[in-house]
Amino acid sequence: MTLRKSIILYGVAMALLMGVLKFAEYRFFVHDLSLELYLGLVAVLFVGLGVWVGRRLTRVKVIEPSTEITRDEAKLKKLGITKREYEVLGLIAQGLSNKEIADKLFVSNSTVKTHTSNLFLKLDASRRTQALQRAKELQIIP
Amino acid sequence: MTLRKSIILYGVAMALLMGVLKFAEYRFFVHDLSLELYLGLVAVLFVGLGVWVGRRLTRVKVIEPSTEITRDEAKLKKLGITKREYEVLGLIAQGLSNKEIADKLFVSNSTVKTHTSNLFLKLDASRRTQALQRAKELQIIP
DNA sequence: TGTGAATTCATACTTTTGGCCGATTGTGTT
DNA sequence: AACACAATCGGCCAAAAGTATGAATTCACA
Repeated sequence: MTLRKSIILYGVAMALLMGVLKFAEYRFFVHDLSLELYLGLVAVLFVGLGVWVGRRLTRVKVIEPSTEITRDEAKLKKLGITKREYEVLGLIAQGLSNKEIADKLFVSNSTVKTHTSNLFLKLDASRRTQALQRAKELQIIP
Repeated sequence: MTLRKSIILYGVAMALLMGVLKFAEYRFFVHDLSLELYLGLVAVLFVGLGVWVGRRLTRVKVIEPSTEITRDEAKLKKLGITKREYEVLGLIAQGLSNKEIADKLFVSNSTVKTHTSNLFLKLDASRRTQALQRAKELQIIP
């Protein structure tokens, strides 16, 4: 996709260059415009092209994150973390207390505590802040 | 710094362009090389310049983090967070308990609690997880 | 159909955390 | 010197969080 686009654009650029050259050649016989102007025109055109290519090259880094998202579920299964536990983990990351989490999930405080305890076992943590740190390390939360 | 560099580079580029033009002019009288070759040369040169500029432009995003680091202190002052409090905040983010933080900083548990309490006031939080969330929002911790 | 995992809840207990007081010491500023 | 401020510490109490144990329910799936 990206490669094909690049090739097409390169072709277009080459065609444009040829056009400019032909135009210049034509003008040359007429002895109308100065050479400097042609060169300036070409320069501006290719600076533009260069900027575009440069941006393309650096934009590759932005595409990476999407790969990690798909890996998440695999990581969760490897750690034995269930959906509900992961849900609770997310709410902990948002800074909610057990009570607030319980209210949000329509369960009792006990249930949330059970989930967090299990989370701590699986994440090898003994505090919620530690669990968050571990979860970030394991890249299961942003 | 960056602006000055850009200006210098722009100057160099202009000088280069002038050189190319003079060279082209000279060659023009000799009627040796073709016009297409000059144009091609200029094109290649400015594609290079364009790539460089493009990377500069996109690299702005990469440079931002360092800018934020310098902004960090300004943010901290705006929030009234002291060095010691910020230190404690960092250790909380690493998942340490008050006791562990106290040991690491060679102070008493009371002192750490004082720092965290002040932090909570300044970050408008009432839990350490909430403080972390706020701190991330305010971009004073990664 | 029954088996295991996930989810739910409770109770009791310990540890950690947070809120609210006050107090001392050093440092730099006016 | 007087003052503001950062950093330090302690005590007390209440709330939140974490641990351990046991048990009921639901639900997928073999």
